[in-house]
Amino acid sequence: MPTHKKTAPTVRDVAREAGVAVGTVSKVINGKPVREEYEQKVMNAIKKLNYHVNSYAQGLKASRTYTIAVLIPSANHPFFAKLIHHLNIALAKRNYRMLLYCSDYDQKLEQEFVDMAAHNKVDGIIGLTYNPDLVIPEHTSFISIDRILRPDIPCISSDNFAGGQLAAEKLWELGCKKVAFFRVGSSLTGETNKRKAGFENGCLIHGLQYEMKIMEDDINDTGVFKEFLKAHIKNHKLDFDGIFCVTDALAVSICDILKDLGFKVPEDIQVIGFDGIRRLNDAGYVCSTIVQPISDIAEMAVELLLQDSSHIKPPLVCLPVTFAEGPTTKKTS
Amino acid sequence: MPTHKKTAPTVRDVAREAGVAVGTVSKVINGKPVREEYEQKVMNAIKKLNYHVNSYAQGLKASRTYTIAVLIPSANHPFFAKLIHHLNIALAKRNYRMLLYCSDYDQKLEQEFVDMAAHNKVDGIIGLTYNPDLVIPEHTSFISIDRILRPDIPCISSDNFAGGQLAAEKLWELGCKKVAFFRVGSSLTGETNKRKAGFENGCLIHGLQYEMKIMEDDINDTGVFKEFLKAHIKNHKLDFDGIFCVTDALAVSICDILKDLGFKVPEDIQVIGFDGIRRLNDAGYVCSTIVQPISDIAEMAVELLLQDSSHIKPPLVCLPVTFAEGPTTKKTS
DNA sequence: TTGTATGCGTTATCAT
DNA sequence: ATGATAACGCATACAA
Repeated sequence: MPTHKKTAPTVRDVAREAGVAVGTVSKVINGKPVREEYEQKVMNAIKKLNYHVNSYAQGLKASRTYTIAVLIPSANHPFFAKLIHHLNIALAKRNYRMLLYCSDYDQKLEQEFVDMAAHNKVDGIIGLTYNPDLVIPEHTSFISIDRILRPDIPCISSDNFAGGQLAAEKLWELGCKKVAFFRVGSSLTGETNKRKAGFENGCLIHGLQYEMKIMEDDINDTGVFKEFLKAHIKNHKLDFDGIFCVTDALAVSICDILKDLGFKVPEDIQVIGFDGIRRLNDAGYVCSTIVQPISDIAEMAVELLLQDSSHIKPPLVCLPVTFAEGPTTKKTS
Repeated sequence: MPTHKKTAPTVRDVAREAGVAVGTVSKVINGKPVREEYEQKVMNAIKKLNYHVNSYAQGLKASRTYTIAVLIPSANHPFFAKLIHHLNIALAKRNYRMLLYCSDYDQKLEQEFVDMAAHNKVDGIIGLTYNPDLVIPEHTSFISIDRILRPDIPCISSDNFAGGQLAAEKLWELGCKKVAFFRVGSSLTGETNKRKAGFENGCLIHGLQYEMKIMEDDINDTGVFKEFLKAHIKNHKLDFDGIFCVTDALAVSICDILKDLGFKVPEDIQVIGFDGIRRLNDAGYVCSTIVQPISDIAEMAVELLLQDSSHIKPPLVCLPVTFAEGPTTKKTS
């Protein structure tokens, strides 16, 4: 008379089936040395019973949970979406699961999520946050993306300085004589400042004239850029022939404004953005841009988070960026 | 002499601190009735010790894990990204966590993820998959998005038929006389067929002439549409004045082709897509489009998944779509 | 209603 | 090397 087991098989079931002790089964599961002969028996029993380790029991007993939390402002933004995607791939490759938390830019929620994740015994947290006051609980592995939170928390980012410099260099190569840098607030993060600094440096190197225009955080209207541009029109001609925008999103907005004002991009004025956002389905770039190596960033973040804690953690890792020609600069082919 | 506790506080610590029994603490945590006075004492102790329930112990003992798995082909696509975002919000609102699995369109991986999730005792799975052979383990709550997998698995989708019909109606309202429907394969899913059927129906209702062009699955080159369009040019004029594309991605590609061929959108020919994809940062729509109510879909999926299992589960829920004017149809204001 | 004791599935410790 | 057993932290049945 077969007994109907309603519950999933456990290590004990496997041990009984294989004719060994539970300890042996546990060892096989965790890849610890066991005599070949026993290992085979256990493997067979596992397959026969379709056994799967209960991750909750495992998480309760052991310290590893094979789960990492990803904290991000939003999934509904091309850059974040791509980052989530590559983090997921990088984690899955290593048999880790991903717990996702979208804070929707709510700093209170962000803090709650970090606390929750820390108390949920995740093996680590990868976070991209605008919150400078974020408290990271002790003994919690944390990797920050794109933002330097604290000296002791590794940050992975694009080489923003090099990116800014590259933008200046490209505009120069493309024949620009006088350029401008446009930025929207986010003065919280030093990283975008590096884009500006790199750009300035690049302009100086090539003897390129430049101006800066920064929209403050508290304002949220690209109208200020329109006014700025208007103020630089002389005899129906713009005083610039090139603009570097701190993000692709801004670059696209600026292009709209330029079109409104009757200027042609890239004929009258060339625009370079930053991020490497593509149109639908990984089609072309929305604008000429400095491309962030998102998949490399994801790989590096995961690698650094999961590596043996005896390794020293670098405070800041800058990954190389590249220029990609889009519809907002002249063809160079 | 204070003893240094290195481990996190447990229910026992809370009980001791509050001067009650562990059972009482457990009840307070799970919102079960406890005398007001005791509840306060427990709450205070929890706050004082900064206690957080260990979700692994909880998941081991109880059947609920407050975790649901989301299975999606990719996070790196505007529609999926937005869906992930709204699912995350909907789940967080109910204090559920989200385990994300991106399959990268790999059917073998998809199956692995479903099995893994099922064995990880998640409370349910929300999946968007192109795999018709996906095996859903018994006793696993599963909600499918956009694809009808099996009669017993609830599917949440946009009202694709109504969407197709709406597209036809709009083109008619916009003055089109002869229109076309363009689709790319994915014959696997019946849902896009509904868009086609709805469109045909709409054309019939308004006496609008139409043609169909479908790119088969095995081909992956929009060149076939270009050839089709070329074949319909007479005296430098296109035989159509309106096109309905099965997705926004296709619509954008078609617009590029039309531009290549020297036609102006929307002056010469108007194009409507499907999905409601916006440009960066929730700016304008990439094309005139039938908008899928993504946040409603997410809400409904979560609601249905988490609701008491005594409720009957509807096999198919169709949510209303809307038309949004974008840059590829004439202004109607 | 409150308190106590037991077990969930796993891992680790200890004798064998 | 292998096998028995004690925790991990929580929920719950049962006794008071």
